[in-house]
Amino acid sequence: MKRSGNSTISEQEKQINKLTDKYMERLKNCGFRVTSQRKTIIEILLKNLGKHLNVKELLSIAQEEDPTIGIATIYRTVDLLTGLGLLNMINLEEGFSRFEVPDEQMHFHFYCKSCGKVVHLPDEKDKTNTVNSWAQKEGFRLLPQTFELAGICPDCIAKGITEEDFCDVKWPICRQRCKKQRHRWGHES
Amino acid sequence: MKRSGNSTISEQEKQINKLTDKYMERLKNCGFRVTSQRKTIIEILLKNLGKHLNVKELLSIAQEEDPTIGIATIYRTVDLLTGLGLLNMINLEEGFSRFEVPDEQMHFHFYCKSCGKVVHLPDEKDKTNTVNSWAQKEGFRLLPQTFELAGICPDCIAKGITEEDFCDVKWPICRQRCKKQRHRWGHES
DNA sequence: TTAACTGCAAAGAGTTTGCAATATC
DNA sequence: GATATTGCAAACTCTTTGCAGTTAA
Repeated sequence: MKRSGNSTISEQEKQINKLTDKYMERLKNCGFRVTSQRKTIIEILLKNLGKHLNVKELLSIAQEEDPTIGIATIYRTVDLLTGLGLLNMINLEEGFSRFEVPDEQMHFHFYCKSCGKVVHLPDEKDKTNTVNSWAQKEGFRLLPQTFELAGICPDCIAKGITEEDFCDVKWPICRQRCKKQRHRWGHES
Repeated sequence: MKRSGNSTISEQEKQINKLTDKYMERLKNCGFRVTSQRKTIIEILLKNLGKHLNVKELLSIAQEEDPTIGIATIYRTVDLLTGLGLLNMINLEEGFSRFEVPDEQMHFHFYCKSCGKVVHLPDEKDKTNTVNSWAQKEGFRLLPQTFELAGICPDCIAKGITEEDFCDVKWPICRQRCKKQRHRWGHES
């Protein structure tokens, strides 16, 4: 599973290597050093576009490649990349952060407060333009980022869950009534 | 400073009491108990509309009224209110949460990544409609919530700070280069 | 009276940091 | 060679939780 049967590297791998180099060059230009750890972490992020990895996941994948890598390095690297605008921090109210390599446009996640499902909204380019125009009107310039829209998904709506029902639903919306369920939500897309 | 010179309660105070009662009734209807601590916390939230209090701040204000109130009660109460949809959680990537009483529409904060300023965008009703239409198109129903748009404010733009400059700005965008500044950003609005 | 709620203190989880060793420039 | 970076472990901060006592219904 580590590589395709074909021993030559695929187009996709080439693309990732190229992008990784671009990131490393950006770091260098900013006065930071190019280290194998940083390269590993950036490669993982690029290989997992759309996966929204958290620090634990990043660490565990990174350690497959380099077992000596420490969690502090992961934190310091995502902190650095986020600070430089090369990485978006995602907050899903889980008690920790996830990270996503941004492209030139913004991203719009929808996540269901009832079942925890997370999906990307379509036409992100149009939506990006809209949000940018809001900011521009006030003189603000927006940075690439990811927005989290919280609500109820079609499946849960179909199950009869509504905003007005919140008091009766209790689970899992009211955490106090069902503490055990809090961290069981899977995370996809 | 505790009350106006006039010893009768003001219209505003009446309004807050009325709203507090409404909240307490909502709790009761949902099967939760009406306690003095919950009442105190809700009152504080209603008196500080637009302030985006965090747990520490809530605790300190609550203890002026009731010195025995504990931080666990604050956490449990905001958790409960948030779960019931009576309170919005706000994440500004500070390492902790802030809270805001939502009205029927959504809120749009802009915060400057360079200086930390936070402001509300205008025409929130229109923007709410727009975002709602995005969700509706996919069959999602959005809940009242607060969005955080990160970028660069006019003042910082005027200072010559741009997205492309991030590498050169270093402060306070790149935390690693200026750790001491991290938690110095004031929070207004 | 009974079950929900509170305060406390301890535990948990995520994140940050000081420092000696190491790697980059 | 100078200094940025790393790994480790300890420290820190925010948040949650078990429990005994208290309070609302």
